Amino acid sequence: METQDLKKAGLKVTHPRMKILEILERAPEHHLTAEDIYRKLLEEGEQIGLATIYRVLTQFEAAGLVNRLHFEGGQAVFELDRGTHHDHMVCSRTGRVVEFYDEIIEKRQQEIAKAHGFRIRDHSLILYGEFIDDESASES
Amino acid sequence: METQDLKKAGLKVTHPRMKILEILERAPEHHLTAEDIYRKLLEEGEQIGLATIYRVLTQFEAAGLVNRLHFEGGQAVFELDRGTHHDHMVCSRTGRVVEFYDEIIEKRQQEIAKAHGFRIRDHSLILYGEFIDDESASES
DNA sequence: TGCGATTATGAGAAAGATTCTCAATTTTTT
DNA sequence: AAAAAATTGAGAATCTTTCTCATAATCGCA
Repeated sequence: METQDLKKAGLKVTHPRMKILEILERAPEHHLTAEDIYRKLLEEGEQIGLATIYRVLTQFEAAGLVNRLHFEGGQAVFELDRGTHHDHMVCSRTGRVVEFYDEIIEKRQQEIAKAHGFRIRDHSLILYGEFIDDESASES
Repeated sequence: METQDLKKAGLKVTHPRMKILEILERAPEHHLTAEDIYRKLLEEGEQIGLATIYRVLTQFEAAGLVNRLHFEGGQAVFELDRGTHHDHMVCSRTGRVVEFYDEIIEKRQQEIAKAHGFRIRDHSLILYGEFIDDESASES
């Protein structure tokens, strides 16, 4: 079923592209850097060059298959686009990322944009902080 | 009056720090990359190394004097912290940045965080798109 | 099903942004 | 004004991402 996604996106079905899609689909964290993907592939014996990973991710982004997010730290993270828009909460202690969606915020953004004569193409809302549950998990 | 800011922040009053603060205060754009600051200083005959600029900006950030923002494009931009929090709207055509603040969004963020057991330390909301007024200004 | 044209990949070089190193300079203290 | 402490500048180093180009894989068609 992944091959369909690639074809629909107008991309040829190649081994690297399939494998990268697979990794993104299986990743429990859902948010991976290009390096993360590179290492995960290596662990599975797939020796795919970093350059290819960046290239493919950029193509996936253009095709709407993945989103590129700019968290603090300058390193881009990628997530599979599962069709439903959402924003992010990032735990600075554990790196855990939680997604959320809020109708009220979405609506306000549109209203604010309108008031400023601005047409929103995309937006990024990220909350940085800590999950109180993770409090105990102290790491040296 | 700038020297006060530096002293209050526990930073020694040095020539580069003063000049960088000045540039940030005077910049009509309000949002500058380290390079921008470097070039503006050069134009004024101040030959301050890029390394110093990054170092000082990082110190200013730690002291709460400036904010570092991660727009699309991987290059960090810096703005003077004028005490009032705000979010950003970035025009992808002209690069124009407009600040806004919305009580409702701020409140919702807190509510959402609370519901998730999350303590917000900081947040970043950026709207990407175009200003309709800027529409005519086409650039090849 | 195999060939050829086209497109993708891999490795390393290159580019861009940011940080580090360390000797020389400036600030602050005395 | 001199000594101690902190800061700066220049370039090297690092990190992330993109580019180049020769080799390899994919797809359409015979």
